[in-house]
Amino acid sequence: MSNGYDHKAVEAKWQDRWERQRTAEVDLRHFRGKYYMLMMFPYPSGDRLHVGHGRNYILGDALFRFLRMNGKRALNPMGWDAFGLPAENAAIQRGVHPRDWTLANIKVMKEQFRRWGILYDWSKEIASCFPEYYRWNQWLFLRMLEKGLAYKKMAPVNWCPSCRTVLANEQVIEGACERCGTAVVQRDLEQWFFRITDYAERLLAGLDELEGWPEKVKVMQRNWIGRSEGAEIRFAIPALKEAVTVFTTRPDTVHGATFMVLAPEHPLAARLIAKHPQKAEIEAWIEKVRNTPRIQRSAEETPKEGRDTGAAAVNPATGEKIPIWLANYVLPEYGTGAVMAVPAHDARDLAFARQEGLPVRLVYHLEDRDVDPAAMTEAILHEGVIRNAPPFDGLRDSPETIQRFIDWLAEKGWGQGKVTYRLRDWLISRQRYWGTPIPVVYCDKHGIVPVPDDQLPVELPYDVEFTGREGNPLSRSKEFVETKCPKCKGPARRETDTMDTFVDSSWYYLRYLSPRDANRMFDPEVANRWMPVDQYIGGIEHAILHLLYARFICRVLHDFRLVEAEEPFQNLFNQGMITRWSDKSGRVEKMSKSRGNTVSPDELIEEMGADTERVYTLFIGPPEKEAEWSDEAVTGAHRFLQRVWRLLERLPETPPTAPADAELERDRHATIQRVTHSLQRFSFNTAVAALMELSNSLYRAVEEKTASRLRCEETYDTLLQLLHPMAPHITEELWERRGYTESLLETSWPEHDEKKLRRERIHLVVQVDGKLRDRVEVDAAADEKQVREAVLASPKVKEHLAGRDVAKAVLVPGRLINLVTRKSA
RNA sequence: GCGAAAGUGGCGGAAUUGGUAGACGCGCAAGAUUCAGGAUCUUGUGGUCGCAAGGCCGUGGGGGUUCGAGUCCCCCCUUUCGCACCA
Repeated sequence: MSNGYDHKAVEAKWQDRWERQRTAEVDLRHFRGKYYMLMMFPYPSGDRLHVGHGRNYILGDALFRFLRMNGKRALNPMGWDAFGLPAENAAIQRGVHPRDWTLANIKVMKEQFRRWGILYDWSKEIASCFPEYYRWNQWLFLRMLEKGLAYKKMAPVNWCPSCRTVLANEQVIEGACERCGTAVVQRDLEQWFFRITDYAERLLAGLDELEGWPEKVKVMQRNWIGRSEGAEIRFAIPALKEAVTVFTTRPDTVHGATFMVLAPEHPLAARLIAKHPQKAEIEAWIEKVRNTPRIQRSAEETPKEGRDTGAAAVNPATGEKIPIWLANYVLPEYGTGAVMAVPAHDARDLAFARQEGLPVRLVYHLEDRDVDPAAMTEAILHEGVIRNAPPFDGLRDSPETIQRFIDWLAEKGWGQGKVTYRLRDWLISRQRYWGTPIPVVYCDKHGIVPVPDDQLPVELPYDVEFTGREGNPLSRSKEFVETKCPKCKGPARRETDTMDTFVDSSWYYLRYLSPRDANRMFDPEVANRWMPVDQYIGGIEHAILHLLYARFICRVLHDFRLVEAEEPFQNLFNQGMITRWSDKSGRVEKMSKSRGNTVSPDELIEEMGADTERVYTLFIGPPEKEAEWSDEAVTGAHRFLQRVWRLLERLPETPPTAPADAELERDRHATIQRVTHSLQRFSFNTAVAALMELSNSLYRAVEEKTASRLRCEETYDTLLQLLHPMAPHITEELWERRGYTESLLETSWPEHDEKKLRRERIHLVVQVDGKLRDRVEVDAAADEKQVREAVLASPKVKEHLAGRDVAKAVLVPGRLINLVTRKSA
């Protein structure tokens, strides 16, 4: 039986109205004061909306509407992270141009947002694939090139044979390509980099100021930056009349260095093995190690492999000659690519020493027993006392001891303190078509020549062939490649590498603020008024990559004096994934098309409506946690909305006067307080629960005629207002039917009255020795004496006090009284 | 191995500051309505003993602090996530 709630008609009506109400572009320069910017930058891959069921968009819209009703000037812009691999792969697989494919997906997604009733400010819409946007990527690149923050170098890179492109370390997951899952191999290529390592220290220090970020994300970024303090120590190689420098965090164990290990790629490796009898075998081995994908090489299961160079270095601390080895477990790009091996005090070095029969020498000795270096199976890491290493004998393992060694090494001229980071420079080159062209040309006479600003943008040609053959389609476009040198006008070739799409997303928050500005990247005046972004909502998958790059670029722009903010995002919220049972895999996993466990938003909206989907998505659980989608539980949200709808029809049944008005009024104020507080802390699930309770109370009051018409109507109106951020369509419709002409969004958020929350008589919980025994009704204002009288009069309490005296009574006003007893004398 | 978060009914989950554990919803049960199904409405629903009144037990396990602990402290177990040859 229909109860009159036709969600399809209601939603269509309001979605049309909101679309028509879309005003002309709002000029942000005219606003003064403090504003709120909420943000997302979805990737229009065509699959994205199913993932997590648009949870972040629904959350963002609820927050936006809540802020608006609270009189906050809030901006909810939407743009498209439009470049990227899926579009190009689609072109190859389906013969659609990446641009057409992307624009079609954007259209689909916009339609989806409309059907969810999400209010984006489309006048701020941007898409990174348009020259109006990406020319500023190019402009930024040129400024960074001028400052030495962009540079080109030969580098071993992660190469995905299937996508035929280079991948950043971050895009390699367990040795496989992030996008397609193909095993990644190593190659040496000339690549463009951004010098993010120059900002390592500031990016690390800046994390401490980000109070509005989840601790988890900050920890992940700290680990990624990987700061470690130690020292560089030089070891002489008499045979080569050279020295090799190592980095160590434990300079205090230098006396225990019994051999040295270099990465096979180390620049000195070739000279060290020049006269080795098995030179050819070692060279072949080096080549093998070099070609092992980095991820596989640094996996723990990979066995340690090494070769003795036959050469020796001198341990400066002991004067002893120690052998120099090459081994796969030493990575060329960390530290100096060379380590002093101290097997007695490092687990990896000990394992390698045992494997290869290399000597072990103790620096730190245990006090309670003697350790035989030849037989020890576990390295002594953080205990013991130094012996046989004058002048340090008797010192214990401590930061102070390490500092004394560093001072000593510096004094002797053998080394100095040094801070090293795990963070590498950001490899931005992609050998793909669908991205921002890197704005440089190659001239035989002048080498690398930047494209002058007045020739920007370097536009991506539309007519290229997508064959799937090796190499970048751009490099086969003569029209694009062949150009003139800006300096000598002679023939030159354009760079055909394009930029990583993370460049696009590292500054888009600034472009939102002046999206049509044709003369500059963004308007600094507006940017300084709106930045930093007040609330960023996104998935945890961006914890490192996107969020680190965006912080880096924001700082670069700050250093260019273009924006005051150093940190782009003041508050960050990571919504949890929505999971669902998958028949395909036979377990619960992340919702996605490929896993075949999605709920189609279209079908759900068709059947129950967008408001139901919104309310359920918010009610399913705490938004920061993962949640499992339940098809049955959705009906709970639907039933709730139907009840709210029916309530309007039943309001006329209420009497002009009734006895329990005060009780309903109290509920109304309590709900205002609860919902407001819940929304302020992103606890949408409890906000919905509070509204369900209020609707239940009101339903009961109407049913039993215990509240007056006026009181019920007022409560109902409040219910609609509080529910609006979660279920915008149905609430607007009912609000209009209540006879109001102004939109709910324009009403101001209800405020609760502290006085209305108070009760005259309260139910006080009575405990005897901490156990709940009874509830008594007392005056809210009753003092301890009055409460005690009332409590002692209770038969149940009397029973439990039989044979005992009250030794002490603890009164928590308005809540409970606890009678502590002892045996009667 | 290191780091972080979390363990509450059949299920998803509530419980600002230590103060009535299980709000709200799903599911389930009984009843009402209905030709029937669905929908809707009412009541009940942590375990256990009891005809009942009521008692006892109960927030992963063990200990502690407190008048009072899901919440605070110590130890242990489990799960999830992140990092992992980084010298």
